[in-house]
Amino acid sequence: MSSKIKPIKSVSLVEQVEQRILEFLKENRFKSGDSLPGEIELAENLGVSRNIVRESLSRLRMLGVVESKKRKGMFIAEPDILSGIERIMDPDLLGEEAMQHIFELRLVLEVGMSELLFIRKKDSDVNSLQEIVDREANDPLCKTELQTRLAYEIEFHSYLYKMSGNGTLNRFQSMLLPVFHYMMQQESKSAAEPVRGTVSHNDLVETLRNGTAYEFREHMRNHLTPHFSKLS
Amino acid sequence: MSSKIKPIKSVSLVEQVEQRILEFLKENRFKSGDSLPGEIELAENLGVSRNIVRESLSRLRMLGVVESKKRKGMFIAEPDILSGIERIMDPDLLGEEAMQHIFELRLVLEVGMSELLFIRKKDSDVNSLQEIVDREANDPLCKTELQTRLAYEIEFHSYLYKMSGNGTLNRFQSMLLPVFHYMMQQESKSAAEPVRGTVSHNDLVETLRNGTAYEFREHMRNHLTPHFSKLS
DNA sequence: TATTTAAAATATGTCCTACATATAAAATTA
DNA sequence: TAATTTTATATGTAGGACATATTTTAAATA
Repeated sequence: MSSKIKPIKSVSLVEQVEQRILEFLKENRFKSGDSLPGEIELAENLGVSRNIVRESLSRLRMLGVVESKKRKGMFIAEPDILSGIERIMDPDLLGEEAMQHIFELRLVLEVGMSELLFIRKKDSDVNSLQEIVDREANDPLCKTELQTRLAYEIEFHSYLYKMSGNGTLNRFQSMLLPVFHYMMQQESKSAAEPVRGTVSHNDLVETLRNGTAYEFREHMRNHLTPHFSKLS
Repeated sequence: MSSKIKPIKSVSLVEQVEQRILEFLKENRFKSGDSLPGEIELAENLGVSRNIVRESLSRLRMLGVVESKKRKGMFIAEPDILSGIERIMDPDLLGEEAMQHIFELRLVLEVGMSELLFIRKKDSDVNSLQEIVDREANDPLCKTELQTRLAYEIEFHSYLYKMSGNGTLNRFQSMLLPVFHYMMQQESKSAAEPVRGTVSHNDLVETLRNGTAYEFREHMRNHLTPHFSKLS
């Protein structure tokens, strides 16, 4: 009858303390480098044991919000947005739905990235890309070995992220690699033949060299067609 | 002379244990719902105190990798990719560089998202968007109040993420909101006049209704021109 | 016997105390 | 004064104790 009775919020003390500390930091405009109250002081003021405070701080340390040195105490650091994600980005840990979301995210990023690439590309970058493509073209294993093709595929696209000049974006993509790898192997298993887009890596480099951001965007979209066509 | 002497890796026990447990879970192919060894057993097998194990598990709990119930013990859950990010996505905590990266990320996402939108858009979605646009057009405050304009801007773009049909993407954007808000206020402070793109929200809705993914992508790129033009 | 009620067992949650360790700061010595 | 040693202090680690919730088991009641 009352199947959706209110679940009393029994958040653990650790979680509460974690939130309180974060609030405390935000409200008081703590800046990178500022030093925090010690663990015992925090524990006393919060009315909990030092253990609880330590677990909370351990979480914040993991996120890069705080750092701590032996005698000096703790101080604020600039948190790393990706440090949390980094630990769990693994096909063995993530669920199917999350994997699908991430794979789609990759497609979105690579199509949308074009503008950044044209703002920040350097000639040396384009040459490096060309070198990758040439190496791929001359590698006899590419014809037979799926793993080899995958490796070149990943190397090429990874370099694009690096070229974006957005460090967060670049690191993010490197974390996604295991997921890409997994998903693309799944794809090549299910699909009988590896459908290839009409735009090759070589075409993309050429566009990057002499084309426009607009053209590159559409070429990339085309290059990724095999993946997009599997969405629903 | 030897200014870059190798810093001996003195990772804390907690961090080591955290890694070991994660490895353990991956290698043994733990699936969602499987139960974990108890804290004391883990502590004994790892040769550390229960405190250390608890701090490590607390981190994993935060990431959603494990859940725990009072007498039942701990079991595997599907980790939430975003739970780590969620806590620190705040202009008061993040550094300038991270904020810039995130802002760029938003631009990349919205341009690249077009394909997903056209695969998953429903008529009701387009109508909802239209409703937002109409409300914006008829709101007299829009002319004078920056905050009001910002609110509509955010409401409109947020709805696009929801339409993408990618829950992770959608949640991600909702976390980015505070950062957007901050960055756009910064923009409107610095720039004397708020440069507007030639493509309006209304145009975007029209394209979504009768256009193609390709057109929408370019219109969105155009709509975001004021932001892109500030990049370097 | 079947059903309800009460007790016991157990794994996590919280608290406490003690000690180890590293290091900044103070005191000592050359 | 400068180099050295000592001391003080905040985090890091350990281990024990009890609280709490919930499953399982046993007991009691109809």
